[in-house]
Amino acid sequence: MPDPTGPSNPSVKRACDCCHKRKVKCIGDGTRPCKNCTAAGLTCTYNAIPQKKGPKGSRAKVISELRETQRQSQLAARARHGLGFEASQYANAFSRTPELLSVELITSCVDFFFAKMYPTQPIIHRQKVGETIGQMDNSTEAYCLIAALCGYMLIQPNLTLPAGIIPDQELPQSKVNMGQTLLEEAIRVRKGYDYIETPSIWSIITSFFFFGSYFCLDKHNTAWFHLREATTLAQLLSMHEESHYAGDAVEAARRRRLYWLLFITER
DNA sequence: TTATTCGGAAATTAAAAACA
DNA sequence: GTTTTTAATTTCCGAATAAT
Repeated sequence: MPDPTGPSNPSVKRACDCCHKRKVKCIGDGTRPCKNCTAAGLTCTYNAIPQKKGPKGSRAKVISELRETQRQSQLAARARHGLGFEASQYANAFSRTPELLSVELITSCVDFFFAKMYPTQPIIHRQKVGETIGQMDNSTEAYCLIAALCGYMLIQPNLTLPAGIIPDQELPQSKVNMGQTLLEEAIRVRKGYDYIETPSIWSIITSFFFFGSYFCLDKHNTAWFHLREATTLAQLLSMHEESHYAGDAVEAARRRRLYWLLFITER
């Protein structure tokens, strides 16, 4: 429809519902019915509730996310081109922070897990956890599983630790902060290992611990993301097929419990 | 030919960040 | 406090298409 008012005319402060839908200039300057509706024989209404304009949330967050994404992809590209110095920096992005996990901290957290969490989450055997701890030094997956387990336990409100295990232990928030640090460490270090292409039972349990942790921290979107991740990894390991459970009967029973726990939690 | 649709540019608006 | 920057929404231009 040609616009008799011309292109230089300022925009009307509010277009009626029909003109908005039709994407045409609402002629009549707020009068009801507007000229377009009159010409088309339409009921001219202003029922639509306008949305709030302008940015939502923190802009800095969006920008920093974009910067981080670009930084990561640049580092990855340089690493692929074999630039020695940059490549080593890229590797450092996933390197461990050894001072975070002391033997005492691991022991306390594992004890707490088997005392308080195991009854509702019987997904790992105590002996297997011991073996996993033993393999932490030469297995990224083992390290991430233990870091995730400790992080998960540290954010539990009723966990008590022997004195001097973590910095500023007497402060009320220190355990939760330390827990979050460990979760971030596990997620960061795990990125340096291709657990998606070559998943193991450790990968699934680690993702499940991330789910539990972020759920406790009220980060529900992140939590559901990790639960879905755990379920997908279980699918990749064919845990939905009976053939997966051949062999060691005790281990098979534990794996079944893990699979069903994932299945039920996702409902 | 005239009428209608709709992709997307431009204008508008509001919130966050920067500045004084 | 004010100004600037940024991001979200709204208006509606105008090319493409449909109807007559």
